[in-house]
Order: sequence, then C-alpha cells, then structure tokens
Amino acid sequence: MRRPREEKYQLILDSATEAFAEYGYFSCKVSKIAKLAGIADGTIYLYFKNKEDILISLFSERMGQFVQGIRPEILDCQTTQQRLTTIVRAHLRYMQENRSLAIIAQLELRQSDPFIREAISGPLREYFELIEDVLAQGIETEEIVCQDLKVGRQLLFGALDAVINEWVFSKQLSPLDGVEDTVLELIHGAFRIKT
Amino acid sequence: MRRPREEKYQLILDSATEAFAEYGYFSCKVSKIAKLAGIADGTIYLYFKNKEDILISLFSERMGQFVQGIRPEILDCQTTQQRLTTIVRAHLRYMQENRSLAIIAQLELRQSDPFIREAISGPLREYFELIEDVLAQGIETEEIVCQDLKVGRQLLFGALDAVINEWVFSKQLSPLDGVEDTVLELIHGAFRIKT
Amino acid sequence: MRRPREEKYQLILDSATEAFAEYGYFSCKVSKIAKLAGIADGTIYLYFKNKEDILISLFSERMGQFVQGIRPEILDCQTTQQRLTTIVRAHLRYMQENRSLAIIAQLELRQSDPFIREAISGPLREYFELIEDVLAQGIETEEIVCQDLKVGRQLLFGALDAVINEWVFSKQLSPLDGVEDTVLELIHGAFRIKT
Amino acid sequence: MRRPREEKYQLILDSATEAFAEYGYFSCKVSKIAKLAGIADGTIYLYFKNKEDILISLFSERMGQFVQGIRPEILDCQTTQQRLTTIVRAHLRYMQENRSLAIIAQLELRQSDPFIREAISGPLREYFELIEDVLAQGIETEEIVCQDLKVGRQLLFGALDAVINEWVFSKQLSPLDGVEDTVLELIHGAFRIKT
DNA sequence: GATGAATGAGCATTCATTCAT
DNA sequence: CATGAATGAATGCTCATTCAT
Repeated sequence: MRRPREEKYQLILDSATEAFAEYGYFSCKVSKIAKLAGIADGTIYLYFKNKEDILISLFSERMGQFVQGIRPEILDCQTTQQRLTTIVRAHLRYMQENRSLAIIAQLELRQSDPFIREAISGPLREYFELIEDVLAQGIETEEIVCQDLKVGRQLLFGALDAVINEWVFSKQLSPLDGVEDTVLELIHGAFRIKT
Repeated sequence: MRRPREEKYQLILDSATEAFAEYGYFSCKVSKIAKLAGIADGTIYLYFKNKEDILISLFSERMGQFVQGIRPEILDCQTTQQRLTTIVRAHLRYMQENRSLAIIAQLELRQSDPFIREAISGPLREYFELIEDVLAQGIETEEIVCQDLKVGRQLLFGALDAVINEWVFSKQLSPLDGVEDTVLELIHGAFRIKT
Repeated sequence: MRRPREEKYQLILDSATEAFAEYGYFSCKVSKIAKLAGIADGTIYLYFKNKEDILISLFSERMGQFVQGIRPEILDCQTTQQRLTTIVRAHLRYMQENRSLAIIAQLELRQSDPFIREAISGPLREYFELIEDVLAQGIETEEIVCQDLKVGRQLLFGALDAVINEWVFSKQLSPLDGVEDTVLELIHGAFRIKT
Repeated sequence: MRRPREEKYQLILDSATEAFAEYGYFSCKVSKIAKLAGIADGTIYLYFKNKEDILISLFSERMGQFVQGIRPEILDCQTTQQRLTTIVRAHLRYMQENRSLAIIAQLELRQSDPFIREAISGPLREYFELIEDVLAQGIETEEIVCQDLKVGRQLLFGALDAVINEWVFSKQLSPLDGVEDTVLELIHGAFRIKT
C-alpha cells in the first residue's frame, strides 16, 4: 500500500491547482506550490518530472474525474432532454465546487503551447465525445434537431464555458444555480426540444 | 503628422500578433517580435512601455477595430434576426481573416493576470454590450425570447468562441463558412425566433 | 571481527570505482554508486563521511595495494635493469587488469581541488619514492646514468602514465603487452643501461 | 572591424583560464568568471553557448596557438636532435609562461566526460602528430632509434607532461629552466641519439 | 545497521529592459 | 529616432546529505 505516496501526490496537485489558479501557470513559481503544500521544493520532483508535468497531470486527473462522474449520471437518463439537463447541471455545479480547477481549465485550455495542448486534449476530447453521443442519440430518436454534431457540441460547451468564465473572473462568488434554468431553456430551444 | 511614428507602431503590433499567436505570450521573446518587425530590440521600447503594454495595446486596438466594424452593420439591420445573423457572420469572418488575432483573443481572454484582464476588459465589454443591446431590443419587440440578457449573450458569444477556438487550433485551415448556417439555426432556435 | 562491515566497505569502493570511471567524479551521482552496490543511498554514509571521502579512500586503498604489490617484486631483483623492467611490467599489467582504477588515477591525479590532491598525494608519493630509490641505487652502482633523480622518475612515470592514458580512453581494449618491450627499450636507453 | 567583440571574447577566455585553474572546471561558477572579467554573468552567454563551450573554446584556442607556435620553429631545424630539443624547450617554456593553461591542460586532458574529450582531442592530436612526424623523420634518416612511433611519442609527451604536472601543483614557482637539460639528456638517450 | 523519502542550498541560464553611441 | 551590446534579477531543477522508521 503506497498510500502516503498517493497522498502527497494529491497534496501537490491540490496546491498546484490553487497556485496556478491564483498566479497563472507561467507566473507561478514552483517554490510557491511547495510552500502551499508545506513541503520542500525538491520533493515536488520526486512526484513530477517537471513543472509542465504538474499542469498536465493536474488536468488529466481532475478533468478525467469530472467526465467519469458525469458518465453514469447520463446513462441513468431516459430522454435526451434529461441528458442535456444533466450535462448542464453537472458542468456548472462541478466547476462551481472546484473554482480553482475551473480557472485552470479556462486558462490552459487556450494555451497555444502545442505540447501542453496535446497533453490536455485527451480528457477534453472524451468529454466532447460524450456530448456528441448524447446529441447523436437525440437526433436519431428525433427528440432534437441539429444539422451538425460538432457545431451542436460547440454551442453547448461554448455556452457553459462562457458562463463559467465570467463567473470565475468576477469578484463575486454568487452561485451559478440561478442561471441553470435560463441556460437550459436556451439550450432546449437551440435543439428544438418539444417541451 | 506623426505618420512614421504611427507606421512603426502598427508594424510592431502586427509582428507581435504573429509572434504571440505562434509562441504564446509568455514563451514569446521580445527579440522575436523585433526580428519579425525587422527592427532592433530597443526600438520597441520607444513605442511601448514594456512587453505587457504590447499585448494590451494589441488587444485594445484590434478588438476595438472589430467592434467598430460590426456596429454600423447592425445599425443597418431591420430585424433582430438580421442583427443576430450579422453578429454571427461578422464574428466568424473577421476571426477567419485575422487568424493570429483570433488566437490571441483565445489566449488572452483567459489570462488570469489581473492587470491584463483589466486592460482587456474595455473593448470586450463594449462588444458584450453591443450583443446585449441587440438582445434587449429583440425581447422588447417580442422577436425573441430570453429570460436573462447576460446569459443570452454568454450563449451567443460562447458558441462563437468555441467554434473559433476549435478552428484556430486545428491544423486544417478549412473555412468557417460551412458552419455559419448551422450556428445560426441553433442560435435562432435558442432565442425562439419565429422563422 | 568486523567482517560484514569490511565487506560492504569494499563493495562500495568497488562500485564507486566503476561509477567514477564511467561518469567522472563530479558527474557521478552518489545514488548511482548505491544502485551499483545494490544498497540504499543512505547506507553509503554509514561507511563514508561524504562523496569526497569515497574518492580519497578509493585512491588510498587501491593505489596503496598497487605499491605494496610491487615492492617485494623489486626486492627480489638483482640488477637495476631488472628493477626497472619490473616497474614497467607491473605498472602496465596492474592498470590493464584494473581498468576502472586506471581511469580514476588518470582523472584524479590531475584534480586541482587542493583537498583531494593532498589526500591523494600519500600513496602516490610512496610510489614515487620507490622509483627514485631504484634510480638512486642504479646511479650509485653506475648501472645507469641520470643527473636528476626527480626528473628521471618523472620521465619513467610520465611515460607509463601517457601509455595508460591513451589505452584507457581508446575504445579498443587491446592488450598493453605489445608495447612493454618498446617502452623498456626506450627507458633503458634514457638511463644508458648497457645491454 | 569587430575588435571589441574579439577583445571581450579573449577577456572572458583569460578570466576563465584563471578561474578554472584555481577552482577546477566543475567547482568554478560561471559568475566567478564574470566577476574576474568585470562583466555581468549574462554577457558571457553573448560569447559562449554555455559553460562547457568556454572550456572547449579555451582549450582549442590556446592549445592551437601553442602548436602553431612550435611548428615553424621545428621547420627551421636541421637535425632531429635539434627538433627534439625545440619541442622540449618550447613545451616547457610555453607552459611555464602560461601557468593557468598548463593547469587546465593537466586537468581537462584527463576528463572522462566523453563530450569534453572529443572536443579537446583536435588540437592535441595535432600536437601528437607533429611529434610523431619528427620521430618518423629521425628514424628514416637513422638519426634516432625507435621501434614504435606512438610509444615514442607517448614517452616524450608523457615525460614533459609529468614534469609540468609536478611543477604546476607544487607551491614553489621555481623555473623549469633547470630541468630542461636533464630532460633532454634522457630523451636523447631514449632515442639513441649519437652525441 | 539499513532504508529511501525528504530536504534545501546551490547554480547555470534566460530574457526583459536600459543606455551609450 | 534607432541601435544592439550589456545587464542582472529571477527561477527551474539537481543531488549530496539527513533522519525517522
């Protein structure tokens, strides 16, 4: 049982999440992460190859968790409307509960550094495929109307992302709950769900 | 007439646009911008206070142009449907024609550095208000349905942003024209435009 | 009987010999030595004060063995010619059989770090004195001609050292046996041994 | 005329020679070289790729000078005896006048770091070939006797190297002039030069 | 004695910015 | 105005050494 190993690994990831979110990846010093975690700088390198590896691991791990969390919820749904509702709710709530991760997602999703983008693309693509599967199924059963899967997914993800982005960077920590219904109404309309 | 001054100012901004887009803001060296512009490193500091100032000026200037370009087009429209169509078309086309700017917009819109965000917020907010004005007018005339102006604007902008993001970071330079109609259809649906 | 203690001490020394020879003293990590010895990093510090101590101990121990091995062979000789032949043969053969030690001797003999040089000087000076004694005796019995003991010793040692150096750093592991006779002939000539 | 460029290049090389000689390559900090040269740390990197590049350049440049200096002197000689005398005198005197270089030659000639060795081998090999050419010519004209060119060269170089090594690391700065004649006598004897 | 995870001092290198020319 | 050589503060990462188990 290498629990302590796993424990410190997660501790560093947590600290890095906070630190990256506060300063941004580039402006955040490794020593800042170490200080937040209450460990020595060198210790970080027992768990991660380098600074970039922290970011990538962070994203894969946490974003992966998010996608794996949503998946079974969607399987439980009976209708496409329910599935879309689940995605919207889960997305907004998860990010609301993981503000720092939400910030990093906002930040690093847009990094043009090709190496970082490549590493990040995995878990994200998985999420995109999940959304597209939901849409594809809805189209087939004629529950929704959408000419182009990819564009449909972009609308859904983009809308949620924009909501999160503004929430994340506004000072007020007001809950996102209030906007859920409005977002849902717009999304339902976009896909012509008969309500 | 400060023409030569203005000319070189724009030259540096153009070079910076290319360089930031290719390497990302942090990884892009000032000397790279100078080389692209065909001038000496030091010359840049005759026109800009520092590296950050280049980024901010770049964004204000170019994003401002974009908003100022859309504004009259919208004023020419008769219906909300036309106005939304104009926004979608103009947004996609402008970014398609200014790929480097599109990349930077993707990047820097998400920078958590508070100083950068503040500087960027100006021209962006102007665009947001433009969109919200269109929506507000549509709601008033009952051309569209939308419970919350801000969320409506987030959906529209977020969707366009997601489309651009994927286009920008995909290797293929395929035109965005093909998706315009699909985006429009979804947007019309979202706002319950009677067609 | 501190046999187990002694055993592991030698094991570390052997591993260090290999490791230093392969990577050089400065570039060789202590953990590399530990891995070669099949022990934990920390264990090394139960036997040696620090990294430098390993090098010094290594040199004293192994070089001391070499000198102690030659001494009785020389005592058995009847003539100065035999004694010089013994030195040349023993030197070349010992180094050939202890390639890693030969490399370290080459390396560390030249270290300018004053502390290391001091520590190394002991066993080496002993060897130098051995050679000088042989020369002194030969001069006295008029078997050889040499104006200056120290210079004579430098010629002999320097020649052997140069042969070893080139052998050690050439990829081919060709035996040194072939050069023994040539070296001897040159040395005999240098000291005007009547043959 | 990029004289200032060349001037500072040599200044750094001079400072590095002193610094490497005093502390050894590995223990010498780049900032130490900069301080000795009276320039900023960063300036060094305008002239050299990295620390290793300084060492290699230093060796190539200075050792190259040495070999180029000896070559014409040897061409002026009439006999092999004169040529060997020239080599011995030039070697001892050059190193005496360039103590720091002599120390570095002693140090780095033995570095096992394969990359450094490779870079160093150039100018050294040139010197070796020069010596071997002299020997080959002497053998052909029957001025000297030597079964094996390479071993002959090793004896000559090794002897000189050993003399320098001891002089360099002894505290006293006594002149090497006193040993020249003794070295020459031994060398002449080794190669059976009829005197 | 043995371990190996943790430490943290130490250092090469980068690059935004300056300023003498 | 323009230059570009020079600056030096800043930081990611290494690795000899320690010490709780």
